[in-house]
Amino acid sequence: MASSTVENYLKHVLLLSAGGDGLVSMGALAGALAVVPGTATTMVKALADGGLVEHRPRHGVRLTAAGRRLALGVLRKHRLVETFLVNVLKMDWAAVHAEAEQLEHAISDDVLDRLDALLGHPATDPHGDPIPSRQGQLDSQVYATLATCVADKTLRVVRVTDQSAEFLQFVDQTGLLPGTALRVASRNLAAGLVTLKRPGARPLALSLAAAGNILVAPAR
Amino acid sequence: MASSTVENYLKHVLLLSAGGDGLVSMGALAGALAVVPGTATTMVKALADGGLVEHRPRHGVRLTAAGRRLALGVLRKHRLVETFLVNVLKMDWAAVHAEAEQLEHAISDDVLDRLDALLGHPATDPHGDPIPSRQGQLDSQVYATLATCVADKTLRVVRVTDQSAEFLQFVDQTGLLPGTALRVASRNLAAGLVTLKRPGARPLALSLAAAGNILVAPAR
DNA sequence: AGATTTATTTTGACTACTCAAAATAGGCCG
DNA sequence: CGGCCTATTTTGAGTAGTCAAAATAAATCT
Ligand SMILES: [Mn+2]
Ligand SMILES: [Mn+2]
Ligand SMILES: [Mn+2]
Ligand SMILES: [Mn+2]
Repeated sequence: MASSTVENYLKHVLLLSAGGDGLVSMGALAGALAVVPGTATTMVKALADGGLVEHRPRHGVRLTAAGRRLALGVLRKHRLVETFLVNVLKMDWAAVHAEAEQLEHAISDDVLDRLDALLGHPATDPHGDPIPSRQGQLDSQVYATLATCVADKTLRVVRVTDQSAEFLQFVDQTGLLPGTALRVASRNLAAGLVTLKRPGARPLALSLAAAGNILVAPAR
Repeated sequence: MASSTVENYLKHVLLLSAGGDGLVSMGALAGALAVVPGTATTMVKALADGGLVEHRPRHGVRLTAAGRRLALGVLRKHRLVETFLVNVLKMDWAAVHAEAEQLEHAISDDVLDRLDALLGHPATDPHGDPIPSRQGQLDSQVYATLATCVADKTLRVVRVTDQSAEFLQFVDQTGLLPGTALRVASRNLAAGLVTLKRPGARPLALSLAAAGNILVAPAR
């Protein structure tokens, strides 16, 4: 049985290798796990011994097939737990990430399957993050962000990347939850500002940095 | 934050001090936690340093007020989680103990309160074990067992002590779940046998040892 | 190319928890 | 009381995970 520590390392390697060339730097990994770089190095060597990652010294880490399978399992637990906490227990969507961080290591596969059924086999969690399938398929569709999308076309929010409670609170307050329809009214690169229009709501201004954390797709 | 290990030690001291003079022997504690006695001694000394137990060397351990408060919190989580798993996720009541053993350490107080509300503030878990209140009140009512109760009076099962999957499976199969009405038809001390009658069901024989794990009260 | 900056790895040390096996203290029995 | 049996404690050692700080390699900049 993999320890919580091992599960967290693998999950973060998976998350960090999403963009980029698939090789995760030690610095990034250590940062994500809130440990000093030396600790990450030591741990990664142990994981490599266990056949869960491939370590290219001085360059980075990458998951092996076994490591990826495990990481996807943890991610599935994390996101299904978040969905349960929001949909069934009605928790604040900004609080569930911290909860799921613990619960993802304590839930059995049996309980997971039952939660999945109870929730109606959701495809995404409350933040729009895709939930890996039972077989380990992860939707990797690339979306535009409010910082990069076309202007003046009607779009809908599909996902909010940035797990921080403050940002999620802000998104909730201003009503930019996944599913919301909107369009980019204007974008000022120099000022780093994006202005949004939503039907029946007042215009909203957003920094480019913030806008980059909100993924959108053409309104269906 | 108390580690899972600490929480398990405290919970088992609480459980083991239920009967007896309140002083739990190292042997009993070590056995319950599946560690060697020396490990329990070491750990208990650490807990005593932390003010969670009182250690009378060579005699036993007892919870302090702080330790008891913590232990009751863990027990509450354990039993509410079991209730959730059975009532909401429809899991087999023989399987939930092992699940709850992990989840009791991963659930926050906020999630716990919401589960409690979702379940309608139950007083007992699926096995009839009393759930400590939010304020730390634990019902300590003493019940008769099928091995000790009066014969030929109608009773109802209130609780099944013995967490083992095999025994719980047996109880489930033979329909002796908490709530069931029955009476002791005969009891043969020499043979160590108890015979039960239930309305509309065939008589059932049980060893005295097994009967001792089924608690009953007068039918209301 | 040589020097400097920066990321990574190594080393030594620490905490929490555990076991095996030897030492010891209590309780009990004659 | 004195000896024996048994539970408990002590001692020495090991695993998993972590940090601080020194050593090293890679990348970048004259
Ligand atoms: Mn986690
Ligand atoms: Mn999420
Ligand atoms: Mn436990
Ligand atoms: Mn129970």
